[in-house]
Amino acid sequence: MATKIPGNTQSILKHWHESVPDDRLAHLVRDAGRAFNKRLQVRLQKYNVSFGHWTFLRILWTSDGLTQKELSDLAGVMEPTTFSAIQAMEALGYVVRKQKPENRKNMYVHLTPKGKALKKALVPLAVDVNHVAVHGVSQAELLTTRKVLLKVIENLAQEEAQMDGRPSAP
Amino acid sequence: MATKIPGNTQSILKHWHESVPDDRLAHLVRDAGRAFNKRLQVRLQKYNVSFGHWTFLRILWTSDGLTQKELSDLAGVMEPTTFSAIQAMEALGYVVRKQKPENRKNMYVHLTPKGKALKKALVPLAVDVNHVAVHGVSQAELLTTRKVLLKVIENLAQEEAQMDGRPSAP
DNA sequence: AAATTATTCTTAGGGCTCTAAGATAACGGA
DNA sequence: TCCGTTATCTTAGAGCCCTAAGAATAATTT
Repeated sequence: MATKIPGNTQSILKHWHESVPDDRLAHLVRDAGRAFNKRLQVRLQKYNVSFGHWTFLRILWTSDGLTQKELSDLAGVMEPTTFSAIQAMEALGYVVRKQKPENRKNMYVHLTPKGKALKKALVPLAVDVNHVAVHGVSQAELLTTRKVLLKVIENLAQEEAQMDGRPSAP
Repeated sequence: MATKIPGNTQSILKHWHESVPDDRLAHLVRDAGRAFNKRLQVRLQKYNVSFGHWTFLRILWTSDGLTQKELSDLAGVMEPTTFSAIQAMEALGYVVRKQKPENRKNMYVHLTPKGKALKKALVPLAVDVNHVAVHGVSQAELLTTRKVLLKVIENLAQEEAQMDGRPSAP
């Protein structure tokens, strides 16, 4: 455990003060996302929680007892990813997987007290990263940014819904 | 080659119309980044170019003949990542790696005609994704969003420069 | 000039996420 | 009711990116 943190936010910064290509929003978003991840990871590291585990913990803190399939959908990852993450988290004692007699196909994932307890320690870390990130940004600008990002996600999701699953023909 | 595209932008969308936690900017940025990546990947797929390769091609189109170290810095990845990507791209005939007599340590990466030719086909794909993404967003909002994202990247990079490399002591 | 230090490339191995395919259980129509 | 279809979990294997460490070369110090 306690792996080191990826890349180097410094060098990411560097090239943003130079080139300004025509697909810069995508790049800005990607780079900002990577920076967010890194800063959160260094914080989580001290608690021996990986970024992947945090993703699922975060969901479970809000809605405990979901199935792996439901977790996958909410986290936006495929089932095998959830499977191995939850398996690892069970080994760490953060969650327990249970089956119900009514449905022996679904695996219901429940937080252990240990898993629940992490919330108090970890949520402030994420809030802190956000706080650092938006320093010097006005509320109005933030509001606009959130609105635009949501719109971008919607636009791209819509395209996926329409375009996917056909090589070329109209 | 021609691997399928990750996750599912639809399900990513879903939870954004419900919960609104206090670290939502980070999440919006991350999810938008993933959506951007996916939409670009489906486009690149038709040209048998992976997202990782596109990252390096994009840099090389602008500045051919960089060393692997320089490429790593610009791409924001570690040297081994660059190494294996460039190795694969050399096998595909997109780049050639050369050494200079003055410096036999550095490996200079040069585009082949084939690698250069991809630019005409691939750059429009990235531009198109951006175009789809910002549909219905005003220029002013876009400007603000870019400004905010750049500020966020700077804030987080600054924290990295200050805080990293010490477990806890002040 | 020789020895030490730093840089760059490379190798080895691990984590996370994906696709593909298998196993098992639930569902639904004939 | 039975059988085929569908859904969920699981296994297997590949790709990308990382860290750690090794090798070769360049730069620096003494």
